[in-house]
Amino acid sequence: MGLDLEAVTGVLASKGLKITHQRIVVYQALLAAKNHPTAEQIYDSIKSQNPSISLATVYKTLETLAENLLIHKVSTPQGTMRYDARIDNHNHIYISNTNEILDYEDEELSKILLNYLKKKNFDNLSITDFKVQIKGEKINPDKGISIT
Amino acid sequence: MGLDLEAVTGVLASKGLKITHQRIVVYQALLAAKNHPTAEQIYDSIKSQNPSISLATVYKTLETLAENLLIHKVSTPQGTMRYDARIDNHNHIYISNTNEILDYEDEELSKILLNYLKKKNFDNLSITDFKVQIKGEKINPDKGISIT
DNA sequence: TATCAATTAATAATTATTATTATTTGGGAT
DNA sequence: ATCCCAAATAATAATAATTATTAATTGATA
Repeated sequence: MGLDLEAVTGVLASKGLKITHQRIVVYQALLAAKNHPTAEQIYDSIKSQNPSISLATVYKTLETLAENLLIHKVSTPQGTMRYDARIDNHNHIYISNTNEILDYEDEELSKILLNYLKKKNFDNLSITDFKVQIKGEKINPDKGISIT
Repeated sequence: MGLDLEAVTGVLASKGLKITHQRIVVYQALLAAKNHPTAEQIYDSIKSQNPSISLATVYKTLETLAENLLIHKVSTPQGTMRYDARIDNHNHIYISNTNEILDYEDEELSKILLNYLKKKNFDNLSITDFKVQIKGEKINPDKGISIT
C-alpha cells in the first residue's frame, strides 16, 4: 500500500481529474490507512500537515475518487460510511467488538461465487458487484485474526 | 408474511418484552412490508391509524426488536438503515437504479458458503453471520427479477 | 388496584453528510 | 510566462438520519 506522488498524480490524470494538493493528500492518506477509515478519520490524519483542508473537502474528494472508481465506499452495520483504497474484488469481515473491518480475500471463494452466479440466470438484472460479508467478533480483541 | 395479533404478542412475550401497542403495530407493519423499509417509511405507514406514535418511538422499537433478534437491521450502500422482518438466513440484492433491496435465498448457495467457511479455520474469530451482497441494476426498472 | 420499572411522546440534541457561495486555482490557450 | 475560466476549495450553513432527554404514561406483577 502507498503510492508515491508520481504514481498518485498519474492515477488522477488517467481519470481526467485535475491534480490538486487536496486530492493527492486525501488519496495518499487512504492508501496508507489500514483500517477502512471514515472521512473524519482521514481528515484527522491529514490536518496537522494540511490545516487548511476542510472536512467537507475530504468528503467531496472521497466522493470524487469513488465516482471515478479509484476507491470504494464501504457501508457498515452502524450506517456510517467508510472508505477503502483497495479496488480489487475482496470481501470484508466486520468485527463487532472492535469496530474493525478486515479485508478478506481468497481466490477459492471468489471462484466458487463466480461459478455459482454464472450458473444462475438472473433475468432483468445486471450484476455489477458481489461480495461476502462476514460478521463476527474477536475472541481476544487485542489479537489479530489468522486463518489456518 | 404477516402475523396475527396473537402470534405477535406471543413472540414479544417469548423475549420477555412488554406487550405494548406500539411494539405490536411497528412489528406488524414491518412484517407486512415488502421492501425493507426505513424507519420513516414504517412511521408513515402506521401514522394514519396511529397518529400518536412518534418517529422516535418507531426507531426505539425497531432497535429493541433488533436487539432481541426479532428483526434485522440492513445497512445500505447509501448509509441509511433499513429493516427486515425476515430473520432466517438469506442474502440481499441491492438494486442501484430503483433503490430496492430484494431478498435472495438459495439453499445451494447457503450450503456452498457454509461448507467453505467450515473448512476454513478462522483463529480468534467467532462468526455470527455471513451473507452474500449482490449489487446490480435492473435492465427494465419496471419489471421484476426472475431466476431461470 | 396500587406500585413501579419500563415505555412512550414530545422535543431537543447530535452525528454524519451534503449544499451553498464566495474565493481560489490548475491547466489549456494565447 | 500570462490570461482565462471551468473546476475545485474553504468556510460555513443546512439537511437528513438517528439518538438523547425528560416528564408523563402504562403494562404487568404483587
